[in-house]
Amino acid sequence: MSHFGRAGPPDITDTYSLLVLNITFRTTADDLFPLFDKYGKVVDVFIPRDRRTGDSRGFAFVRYKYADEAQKAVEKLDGRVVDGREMMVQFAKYGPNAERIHKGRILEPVEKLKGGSRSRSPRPSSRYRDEYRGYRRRSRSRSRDRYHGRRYRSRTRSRSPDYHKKHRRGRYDDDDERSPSRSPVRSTPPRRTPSRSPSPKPDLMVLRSQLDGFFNSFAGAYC
DNA sequence: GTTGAGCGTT
Repeated sequence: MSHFGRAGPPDITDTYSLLVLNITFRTTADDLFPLFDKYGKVVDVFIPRDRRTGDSRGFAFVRYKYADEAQKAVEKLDGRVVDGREMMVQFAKYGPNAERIHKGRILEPVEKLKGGSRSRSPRPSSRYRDEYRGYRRRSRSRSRDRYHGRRYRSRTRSRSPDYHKKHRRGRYDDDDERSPSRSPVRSTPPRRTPSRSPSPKPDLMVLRSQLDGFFNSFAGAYC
């Protein structure tokens, strides 16, 4: 988030985006803004965060108003040590909606491809698929997965394998982990075999126990 | 509380 607006991105037209990599997970936009503002007019500083935890994902976007200032910031701040880490500053190659970007500047927003058409853009589907897959791939850091895997393993040692299925976090927390091929609406309920009832009836259980007792006495008499 | 290649929010 930035100081310039809490309701999403501000004016992204005619701005030059820098991608700032390798920053600390504790580094905030407040830390970055004075650094970058020294070299020009900074329009926005944005640090993508994890949707669930709200933690920083370890990189940032800094938008400049003018290209030469952005270029200067790249030269001056690339490799600068901030909070003990060397951050990498470079021009962004993709826009907020995966637009192609040249020198950090959005070339052609997708909406401009069709002149004022109210209908949907003819080809966001494949782009969205790639974007989704990309997001899945970098949704979490690998080592973080490893960490959670270790925790899960230590807990599953004393639990049954389907413990997580019953104790999974409820509703939307695993949004980014479900399959993209899943239909949003479930028109038909999952088919269930009608011949098998999920739990035996009480009298059947009594009958079964009686049968077991009979079998045991029978077996005990002959063995 | 942990992490470390990469491209983005109401």
